[in-house]
Amino acid sequence: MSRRPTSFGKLAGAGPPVATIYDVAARAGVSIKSVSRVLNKEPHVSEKLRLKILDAVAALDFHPNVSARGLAGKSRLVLVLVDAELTLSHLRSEHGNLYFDRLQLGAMLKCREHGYHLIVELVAPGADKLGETLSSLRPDGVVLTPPSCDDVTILDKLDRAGTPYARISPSRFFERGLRVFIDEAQAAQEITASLIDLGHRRIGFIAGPKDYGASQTRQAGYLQAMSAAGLEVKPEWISLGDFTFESGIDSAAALLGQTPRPTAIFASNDDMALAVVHKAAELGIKVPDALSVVGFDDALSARFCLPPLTTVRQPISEMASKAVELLIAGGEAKDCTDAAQLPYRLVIRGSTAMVSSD
Amino acid sequence: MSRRPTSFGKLAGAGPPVATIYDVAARAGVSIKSVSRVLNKEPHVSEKLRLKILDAVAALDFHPNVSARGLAGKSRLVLVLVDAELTLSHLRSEHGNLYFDRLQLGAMLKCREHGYHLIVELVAPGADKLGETLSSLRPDGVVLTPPSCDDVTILDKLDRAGTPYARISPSRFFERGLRVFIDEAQAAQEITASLIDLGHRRIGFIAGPKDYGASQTRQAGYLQAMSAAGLEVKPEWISLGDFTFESGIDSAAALLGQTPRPTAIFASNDDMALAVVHKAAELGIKVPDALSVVGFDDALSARFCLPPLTTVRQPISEMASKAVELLIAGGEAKDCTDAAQLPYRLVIRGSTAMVSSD
DNA sequence: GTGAAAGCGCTAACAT
DNA sequence: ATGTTAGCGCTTTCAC
Repeated sequence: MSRRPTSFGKLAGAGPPVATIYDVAARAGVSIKSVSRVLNKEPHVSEKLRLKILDAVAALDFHPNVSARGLAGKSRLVLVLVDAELTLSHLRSEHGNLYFDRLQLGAMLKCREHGYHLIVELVAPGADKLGETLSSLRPDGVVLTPPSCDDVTILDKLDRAGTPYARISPSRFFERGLRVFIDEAQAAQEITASLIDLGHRRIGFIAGPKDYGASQTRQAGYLQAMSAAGLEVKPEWISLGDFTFESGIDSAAALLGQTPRPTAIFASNDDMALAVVHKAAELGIKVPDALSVVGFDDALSARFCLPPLTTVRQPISEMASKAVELLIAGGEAKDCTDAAQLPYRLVIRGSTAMVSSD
Repeated sequence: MSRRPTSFGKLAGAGPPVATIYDVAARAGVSIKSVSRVLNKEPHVSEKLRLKILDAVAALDFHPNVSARGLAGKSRLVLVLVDAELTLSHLRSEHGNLYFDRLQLGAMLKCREHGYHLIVELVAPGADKLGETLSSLRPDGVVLTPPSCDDVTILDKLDRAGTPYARISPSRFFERGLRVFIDEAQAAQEITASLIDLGHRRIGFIAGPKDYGASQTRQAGYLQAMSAAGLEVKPEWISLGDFTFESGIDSAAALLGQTPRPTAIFASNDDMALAVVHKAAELGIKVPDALSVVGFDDALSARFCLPPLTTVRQPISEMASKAVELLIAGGEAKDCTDAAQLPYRLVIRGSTAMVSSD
């Protein structure tokens, strides 16, 4: 039985009474350890005790204090790290950030489901303040997105801190940590094939920056689809972008300036695909009549584009949810799967059409 | 001098050594209380000690543990509560949520500046799980946005928990808690006046839902501008919407079906204004040639609209930042200002023009 | 100006 | 199956 003083019934600071585990134990006439056992669903509690304790918990509206739990064991905190530069530039561009919204909501809902809480923070490439964040917050797990999920400096710091992490859409070139992804190569191949099915033969490709694992994978998918169809790919059909709208404009200019020019362009993300549509309009090339355009991601730009973009939809919310799930499960059992592949979906919209017969 | 065992130098759980306040004290040859004093910038520490301690802190890369601090005193956590229904529907609509992104980033950056951490959670109108969240997380402050910031159930729960809160764009009808806002009435008046300056006389208005404080305030601004210009407002010029695109379509239909019809429409948010533009297109009414349209908020819909919407820009990031600032300051000094008004800005885009001369 | 000791509310290791 | 006792890493009295 508790002999410890309790704050219940008197004011704690500015706030009113808040029940603690001692109050629950006292009310149920048991020890705090039994209460703790029930709270954590540990075995070795008689059903009778369990019910008495649950009663007391409900009666006192008791909820375990996250800080206390964190100090003693698990923090019940999951940290999502997003790239600072990327996020800030998205915000400045005023184009919204569906990826971020979906990611966060997916992660948040899964956290809530398990009594965890989500903290979102920015990381710069050097991961300057990461060590501080980790050692002061001690999250039970960290969710990483591109490009941070492939940043060795960041992964090293996490390993050193002993903090489990889940990487969303990681590069295929190293298998560290938990990983959640779609089959980007197959998706890229499939969307390229859909262009080929529409009769296109000269299909241009705009690649992403080297430091994104996705860049190489998507390009590989494109190449494979072309070769599977027995189509040659001229070197000048591939232009290097960096996933920004601006780089898309440049690449589009390079691609559309050729003679004969491509009848279709696969930009490896939607922002660049949007740029292709803009550039085409500027050059008087009708989309999709004279040029089919496809992107990747199903970002906002795909929907607001005129015509709306045919693209590949990544289930970001679900991926984030899965990442959190893996992290939470990982804390409870070490034998959990360390990689999960989720399904993507081709979204056919107005930016693609049969090749014109000219 | 510390006699307490320390984890420094040995593995703590899965993780490597992490310095604690005891390690710092030991290294500096002082008591943990002195370290604590320096960390919290308390007075009564000699400069000599201070420097020695700061040295040790740097050498050990020490960062105070948030959970421990939370247990003993302040949690260093700020909670942002966003309306569940609103947020989920935004996500489902796949139109992005600039408001949410801006809000969160503004709050997050201010938190980081002060060594605080931000947690974002959803609240349903009944505020079901709010009590649980508050008592388990014990945040030092809560940021509230519309419509939650005017939800008495929520405010009551917060008051009962003794948790300080800052309301962003609160209703003017009750002055509870800290408040951050723009002068919505004046903004509404000004944007209405800008329409009048363009020669418009028959100006329709689409109101927002009753449970938003902003609705009434914006309507008041509209009415005041009209009356200040000596213009009569016919009852049928005011249509009630609910801030959704769909309701905007209905209101637009009602307004544009009149004879003579309005030459300009002020929709009290951008989503409804976007709907007006869509409806006008459907009816063959050219914007801005035959109809000027203005919105409010400068949301994504304002930018992606064709033509882009003239609207009022709320500095959401700054408002969130200010809200966090007030909350953090409130913890340190009770005499802080409890309300802050920030500047708005009229954004003139392509959806407004001189009234046509017919 | 400085420090020793007592919690904060939990979980974990060890009895019983 | 249940309880006792230490901490976890800080802040806060209250001594000196």
